[in-house]
Amino acid sequence: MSAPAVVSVRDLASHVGEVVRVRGWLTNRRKSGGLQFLQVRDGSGTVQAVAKKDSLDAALFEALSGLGQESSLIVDGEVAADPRSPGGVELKLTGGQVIGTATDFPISNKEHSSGFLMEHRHLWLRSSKQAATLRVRARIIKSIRDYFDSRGYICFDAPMFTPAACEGTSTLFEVDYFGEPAYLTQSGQLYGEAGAMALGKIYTFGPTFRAEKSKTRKHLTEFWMIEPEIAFATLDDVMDVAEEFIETIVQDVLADCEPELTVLERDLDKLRAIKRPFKRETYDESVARMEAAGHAFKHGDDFGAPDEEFITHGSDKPVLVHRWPADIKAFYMKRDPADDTRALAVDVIAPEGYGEIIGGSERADDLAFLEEQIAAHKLPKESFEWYLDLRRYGSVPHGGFGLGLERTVAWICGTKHIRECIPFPRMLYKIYP
RNA sequence: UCCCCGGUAGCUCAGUUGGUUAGAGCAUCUGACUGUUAAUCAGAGGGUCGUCAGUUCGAGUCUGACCCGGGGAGCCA
Repeated sequence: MSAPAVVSVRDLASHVGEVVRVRGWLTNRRKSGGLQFLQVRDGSGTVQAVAKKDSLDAALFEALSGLGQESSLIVDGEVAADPRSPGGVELKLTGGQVIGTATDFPISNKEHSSGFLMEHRHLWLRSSKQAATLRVRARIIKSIRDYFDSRGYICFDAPMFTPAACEGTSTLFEVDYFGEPAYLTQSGQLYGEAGAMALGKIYTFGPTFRAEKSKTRKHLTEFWMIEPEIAFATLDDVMDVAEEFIETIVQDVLADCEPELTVLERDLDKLRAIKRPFKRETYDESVARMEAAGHAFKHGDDFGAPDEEFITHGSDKPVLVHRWPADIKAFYMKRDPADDTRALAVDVIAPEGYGEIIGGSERADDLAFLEEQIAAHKLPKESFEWYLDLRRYGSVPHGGFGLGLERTVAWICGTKHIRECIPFPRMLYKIYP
């Protein structure tokens, strides 16, 4: 007799009445005399398998009764709809095989501290909320690629090793590059600009590294960023793309990941509300709102976490804040022709306290201005000669933005800490496992 | 880097003004139970109280230094 067909737990409901095979790991077991209820997880979901002593091979029944949490096993059984079973269907066991035993799995169904879970990240990934978060992450990545690929953008990979900073040198990881200092990239943007001059519309997507001594729920030292760059785009064009892009990602996830969002206990109505248009206001308008409400803030400063919360308070959508004071923004941003003290920059601030998920701008396209800025920021001009070439040879208005992937995942999943939004987070002083 | 909080069983924690043999729940192990839902019930094993030094007749408890973890700030996506 041939082995039953292997079926994913997620698909079991369409196999009621059939004898199938499930391969996975034991998450929990309850015994009641001659009955065993085995919770079997296969990565797509968890199903209850029922073993009856009087209808199963005695040796197998005995072997199952000694299995510890996270032992791996193959189980064969008839799929039966049963309201008594969590999930609605269960497997009435007819056979099976223990593959790998496990004893004293460190992560139980009870509470653990985040420090303990982080030390066991490689095992924590098996728990339902972590797995659901990473499934949503994967869906977001697909949505990001689909959005740009379907609109004529070319995927353009920027290098990880770079000779110099693009936004200041204090937060770079230095590496030894054949005896010369090099740095891990903190943004692919400058290279993306070269790509836009070659291909029209591009996006970079890859890991970026920042040696900031940040110890907050919103920071990683290694995080993934998606950075579109568009030739001939103005700041308004950039904001239009950012809005449509965010709406598309959120609605894609809603359409495809409702089971995961339910596991994560996410309020779906909050995500359904993410539809254009979003609120747009200038930095000065934001500050005026803060002042009118008595919210303490020094005009000219960048927004801190409480300020970002204020900006989106009472709004269920992201808010776009544009035209920032130029001296708190990067050297490559274009000045507002209507006010030289303002940069044509935009930050997109996510609702519910998730903070800035996008930073973008129209780029400075004038050679002389950029040379001034590089000098004013005390950047090594020789490292930027290639970048200045982009202005020497057919410079055009252009712009783009960077979206932080993990912050976006955290917001959409409703995850409090960004460390759960990447398989193996890299944080201040933390690089294991 | 700065500010707060913490470190006691595998995990999560309690531990009185310093005082006999440091406790609980969960987990583990043994036993009972043929429909459990974080099953339940009975029993058992399990500790260098973060490290070092100090105060004291006596330190899990008080003091100092250091190590590790958590939360927040600044900075950023």
